[in-house]
Amino acid sequence: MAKRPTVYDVAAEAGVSIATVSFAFTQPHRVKSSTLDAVLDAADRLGYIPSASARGLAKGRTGALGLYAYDYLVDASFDVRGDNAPSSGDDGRLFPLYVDEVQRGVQLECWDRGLALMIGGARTTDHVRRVTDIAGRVDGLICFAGAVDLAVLESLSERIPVVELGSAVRSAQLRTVMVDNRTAMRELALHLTRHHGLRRIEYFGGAGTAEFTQRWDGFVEAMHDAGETHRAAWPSRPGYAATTRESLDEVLSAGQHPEAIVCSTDQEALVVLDRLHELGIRVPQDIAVTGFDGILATQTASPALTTARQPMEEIGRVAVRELLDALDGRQADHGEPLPTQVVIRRSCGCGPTD
Amino acid sequence: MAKRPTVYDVAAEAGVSIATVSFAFTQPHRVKSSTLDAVLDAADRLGYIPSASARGLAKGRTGALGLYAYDYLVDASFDVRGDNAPSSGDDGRLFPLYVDEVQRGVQLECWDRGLALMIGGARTTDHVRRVTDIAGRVDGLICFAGAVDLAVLESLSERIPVVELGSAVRSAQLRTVMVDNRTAMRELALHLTRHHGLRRIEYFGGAGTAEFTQRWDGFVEAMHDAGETHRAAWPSRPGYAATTRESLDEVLSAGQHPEAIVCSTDQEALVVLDRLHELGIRVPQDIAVTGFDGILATQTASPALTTARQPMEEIGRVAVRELLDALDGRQADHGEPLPTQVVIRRSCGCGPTD
DNA sequence: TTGAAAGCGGTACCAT
DNA sequence: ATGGTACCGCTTTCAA
Repeated sequence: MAKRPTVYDVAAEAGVSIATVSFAFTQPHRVKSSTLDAVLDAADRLGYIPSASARGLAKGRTGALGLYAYDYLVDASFDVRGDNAPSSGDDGRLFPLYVDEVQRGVQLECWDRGLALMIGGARTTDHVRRVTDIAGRVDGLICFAGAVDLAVLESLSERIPVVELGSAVRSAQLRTVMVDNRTAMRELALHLTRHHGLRRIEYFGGAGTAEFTQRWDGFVEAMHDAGETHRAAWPSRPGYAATTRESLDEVLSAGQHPEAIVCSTDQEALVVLDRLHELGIRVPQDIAVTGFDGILATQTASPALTTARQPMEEIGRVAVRELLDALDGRQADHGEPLPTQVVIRRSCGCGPTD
Repeated sequence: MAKRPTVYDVAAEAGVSIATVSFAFTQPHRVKSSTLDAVLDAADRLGYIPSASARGLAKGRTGALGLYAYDYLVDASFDVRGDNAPSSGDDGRLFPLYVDEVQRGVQLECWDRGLALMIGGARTTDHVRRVTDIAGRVDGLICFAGAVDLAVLESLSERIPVVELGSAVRSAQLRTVMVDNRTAMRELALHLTRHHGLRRIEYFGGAGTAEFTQRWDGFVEAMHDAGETHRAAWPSRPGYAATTRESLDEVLSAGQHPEAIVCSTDQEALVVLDRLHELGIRVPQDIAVTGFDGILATQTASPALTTARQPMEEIGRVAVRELLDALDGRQADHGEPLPTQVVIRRSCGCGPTD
């Protein structure tokens, strides 16, 4: 690998100064066209690749945004599919989860705007070091709520704009792309109580972040509206199928089956679907099931899963725009949270039940 | 946004020289532990974020790899799903295509190795400028075959290692992660001719890159083995559903239906499935259909699509390792191409036909 | 174990 | 329209 040519090499080759080379690339119109050609030619001949490091150092901006992601897919074995699943030849993976779809939105928006995207992450460890590393590489950072300690993000946000993807403003220092989780979960549960007249409903999920708290709140509200005083949520975590399965088994072994199981995420709902199928319990005839997020797999699950869809790609795109606003010194317009949308399919009891 | 603290600020705060600060971060063991603490403390207090630009410039390495991707999903309207598709509430997207799954492999491998990943791309235009920009930001570049002109890649590869993902070594200067497309397509077609005894088979697809040439070759070989002299491929491009649909309509209007349609990609096969469904032509009873790639959607398509699966995540991971080898000065071991695997499902006529 | 100082490859201001 | 030249923040000898 030959040494990379620098502005100096190009300047020498073209017989001009390095300042002119720089101009030629950054403000072509300010350079005499014959000079411009000479420089561009020389650069081409030499295979000149501008160093982003040098440029970034000099300008104080890198021209790249960062996304700190993490892997929801904790269980390596996690693999849910429809009933017409293949019998062989497929590996454990899978379909895009929430993070994947949001990431796609970020990516597309960056590309559309000519920005480079730095994607960082770690499987489980060392989040602080890794996110700081990424922060040092970019002009602005997008981060999923829950991936990194709030204190760390706040510290970073003192130096570069940070956008958090969540459902509540956790800190005035951060910009937040919000999604209304409560309303959708409430409507989802109301659909069960009103449209289907169900009452004995169990909720599966935790309350780690604001999203989950909101979902739980929405559920509780709906139950209250239906005149039910609801006890508590069954412990269950997306990405840890065992937690979901254990709660399910416990629920089922407690005498009378519930009429419905409301899950805090699609990922958990799919596990429930899978387990119920194993046990020969029919969905929705015996038990209705609902999810949350609207990931792709819910469309093709069997039965198709009733859920609430988050506008995932849009979340990503909005996050990029927020960052750009911040970099341009525009105020955050803490507007309405992005809406989620209830998606009625079959697992709640709607539509033909085969 | 306050100015970012630098090594100078940290040095002053800790009462040491900038060299010591640098050492504290890069070679902690070479610094007296009390000094180390002082520096780390100061850095923490100040919210110090090391500048990757400065570091990259000084070291001559950025510590990041680049992936130049592009969007196969040309048709905005492209949206194929199983028959138990939802009736509402879903947007046009989608499921991970070949590129998405490979990208995931790249991403995971980078994370596992503590590398940052720069993802670049453009929707349609300006590929040369964009890929060069990315190249200037990273230590090595991964590129999908077909995304960028070979000459450009060769030029870049004179300065940084470049790995191309394809199915043939197009240039000795590039490292290539190869996948054997020919064999799998041949076996797929042989399955149709031998197991199902089919003869009148039409091939849909182009021959833009080596992958596609190989697939076509594999198909032709199989037909030859079956004693059939095959005419030609019907024009069809993944991402341009109209091309596929037009060819299909033409094929169908030409009197006797073919017994099978072999497509060069899953994306096209899904379009074929969709169109045949519209026309009331049953798959596989009336016409068998096969795809290629093994993207997720083939599992849940209706009927489940018989196809050949590329080890997509592995392709991405291997590419990263290749790059690392190159950066460490290790020779390329141009080994065996990664194997593809035939996946027999229902669209060829195997299994229950509902 | 720590410090001084010379780069790394650009940018941008100030001259010419 | 171009050239000269201080930086930008960090790494890395070489000395102390």
